[in-house]
Amino acid sequence: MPKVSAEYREQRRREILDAAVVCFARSGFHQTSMQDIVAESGLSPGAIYRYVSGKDEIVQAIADERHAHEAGLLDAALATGDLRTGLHALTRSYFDWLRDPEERLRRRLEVQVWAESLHDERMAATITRGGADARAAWSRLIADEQRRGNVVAGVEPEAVARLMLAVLQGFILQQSWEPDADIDAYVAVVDALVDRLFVTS
Amino acid sequence: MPKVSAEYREQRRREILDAAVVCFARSGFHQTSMQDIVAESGLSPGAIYRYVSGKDEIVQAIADERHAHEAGLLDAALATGDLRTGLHALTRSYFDWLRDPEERLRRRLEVQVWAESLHDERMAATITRGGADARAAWSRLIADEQRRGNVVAGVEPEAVARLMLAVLQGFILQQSWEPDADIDAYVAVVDALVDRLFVTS
Amino acid sequence: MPKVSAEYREQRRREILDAAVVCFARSGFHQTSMQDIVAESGLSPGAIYRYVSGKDEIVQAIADERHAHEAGLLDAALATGDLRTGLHALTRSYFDWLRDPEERLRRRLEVQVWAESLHDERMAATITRGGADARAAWSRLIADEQRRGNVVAGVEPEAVARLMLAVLQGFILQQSWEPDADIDAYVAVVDALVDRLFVTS
Amino acid sequence: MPKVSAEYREQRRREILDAAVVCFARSGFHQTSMQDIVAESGLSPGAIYRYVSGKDEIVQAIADERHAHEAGLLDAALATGDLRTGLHALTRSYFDWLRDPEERLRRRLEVQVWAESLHDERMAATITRGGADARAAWSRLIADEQRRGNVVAGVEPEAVARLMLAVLQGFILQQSWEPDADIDAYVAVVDALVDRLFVTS
DNA sequence: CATGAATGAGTGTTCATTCAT
DNA sequence: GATGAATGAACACTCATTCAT
Repeated sequence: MPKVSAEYREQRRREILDAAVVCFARSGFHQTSMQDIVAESGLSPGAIYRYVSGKDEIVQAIADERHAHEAGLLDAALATGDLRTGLHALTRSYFDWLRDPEERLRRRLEVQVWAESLHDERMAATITRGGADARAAWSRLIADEQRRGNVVAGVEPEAVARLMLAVLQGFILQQSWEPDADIDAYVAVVDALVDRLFVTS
Repeated sequence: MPKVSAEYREQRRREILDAAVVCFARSGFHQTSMQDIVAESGLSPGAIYRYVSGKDEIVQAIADERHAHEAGLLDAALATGDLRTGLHALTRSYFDWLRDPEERLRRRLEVQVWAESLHDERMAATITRGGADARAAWSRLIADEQRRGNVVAGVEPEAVARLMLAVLQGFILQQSWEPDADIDAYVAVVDALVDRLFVTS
Repeated sequence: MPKVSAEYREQRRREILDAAVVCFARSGFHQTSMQDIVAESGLSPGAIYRYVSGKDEIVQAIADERHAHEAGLLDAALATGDLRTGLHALTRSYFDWLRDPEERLRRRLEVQVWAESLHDERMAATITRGGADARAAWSRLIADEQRRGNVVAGVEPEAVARLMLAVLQGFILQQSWEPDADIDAYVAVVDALVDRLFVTS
Repeated sequence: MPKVSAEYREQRRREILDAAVVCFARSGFHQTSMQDIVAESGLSPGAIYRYVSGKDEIVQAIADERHAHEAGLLDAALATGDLRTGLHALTRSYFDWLRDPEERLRRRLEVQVWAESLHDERMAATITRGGADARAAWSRLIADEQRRGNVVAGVEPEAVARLMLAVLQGFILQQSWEPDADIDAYVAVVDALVDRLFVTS
């Protein structure tokens, strides 16, 4: 029988994660000290450790959120049913997110999570498992359309899925370096790519 | 009048940087302590500081090398003259590098340099300046071919250049997560992309 | 909104400075490591840095205290009004201090502060400014009495002030070498000096 | 049978000590690294350790030289025979030294040696023994004259000797803080002091 | 004899975490 | 539950000294 309600606990945890996002976006995971998060959150060190087991858990939680967000976009687009609609849904949702100024801080964490996952087993596991799942689902769709002649033949469906992901990942990276990168122009090229490579007629 | 030759100094510095690459690839810039580099290099702490001013210089030097390598691939490909040849040269050199097992450790650092550059001004400056230069050069080539009708019309040349970079960057990321990712399959798709998007007939 | 009161903070800082005084008196500023101060104070390294910004601040704070103490003696004596009373007040307060066994450790720091000030700009500034002020005030008093014929003529008042300071400084030095130096005998000579040189009749 | 002549060894040692004096005067014993002395001397680290057993020996040697110099002045003055002549000889030789610009660097070391001797047993021993000897010799002379009524009565001869030393030591200190302190004015006061206190008529 | 590259114990300082209040 | 003072292992780096060449 916890003394505080689950909602209260969750809200406190959110405050802490939000404060951490601000700090991490500003200075990176490792250059951010717990004191920084303490200062940003307005809580005390002791209070933070009531809702979170340590710095590592904060990083993991944020990484999980980033991963879940990305997986969500992929899954939602996939759920639309066919490849053509799905790809359009995917690009639309992805670039809407990249346009949202409120998400700017969170976006700055994406690349950091990538880097961190290279030497964090738990993070790597989440990402590779999630990535493999998504790719498998997309690959099936692509293979189907390929059989119907609607996708360029002679290429591995999985590689096509990789390419599609790369197109999105690469732009996230470029945007984190150059926040003013022209999204609309990029979307136009991606559309052209989809038209010509994926959905031949 | 140093007792050791410039080559000797350079070799020692290389040993240190190589040891650092091993450590950084294993645990990341910040989780790697100087003691780790000391252990990996087989030198003593004092010896290291004869050839390097501190941990930061090591990180910067490695970042510079990563950047120079990438810029080198882009420039060399560009130097071939026309877009079609250039793109083929680029993909060939890029994926040859990605296939080289001796470069595996160095590749793992690429993503970390990306992340680091988000809160390291010096690194950010190097990367954005270099990136802008490369994109401008490729954009000119693309615009030329576009005028001749050899590249899909109605898209910004700069965005096309961004797409091409994204295709490479995204795969570096994916390969760092999944070292066994099928390079040949990916190259086939990239070739198809180039054929259909860049070089229309 | 600190949990501890300002007095508590001040008291902790005092503990640290007192521990440092013990260490510095024993081994000097530079031979004393922070670990020594940690051991002497009974605090942990981290705790010390909550109250003090670093070793340098400790040294400076102690130097400032030494300077303030000395300046205090000079000023208080001066405040008595006329030269004769002032000089008696000065010697009394000075040698009372030199007799106080509880101040023995602090006294041992005096000479070290002198030495340190020779290559520490901030310390040098404090000392030379303070010294110049004190000498100027005493010189005025001496010059007045000289005009009234109560001080030996034909000598610079400032030089007389220097001599008086030297008499005190020299004994501090000698006492720090030989803690059992006979203070009473020295006071008697200083009194004779004052009688004959300063206050002729 | 040493391979190099004793003179050669001595000359090398001198070079080292001279270089050390420059460094020590500039930054103090402890802020001076062996590398500083290496740089200043133009010798190699290895060479230095051929002529000197380490940093400590350099400090000791310089302290010994400072002590010997001071003792020399006191003894030479004493050797003139009677108190009056001796005191004149002492002040003359002391302040001639303090006026010598070539000795400026060495003078800056005096106060540092004082400070160092407070936690260096060997140095303390040399100084206190030397000081006691000198004071004893001067005290005898003072006591003789006192008996003849030529020195103010009712004061300990040893305290008078202390006062005389203090007058010199205090000025060395003041001059090290303020190199432009007026020596002539000070000498005039010291002469007046000697006339009135020591050698009454 | 001279060199200077190498050593490694030791430095001042930080910071994730704990726990008495 | 909340606080923030305290902890102490770990960090990047220095420097007196040595010894292979």
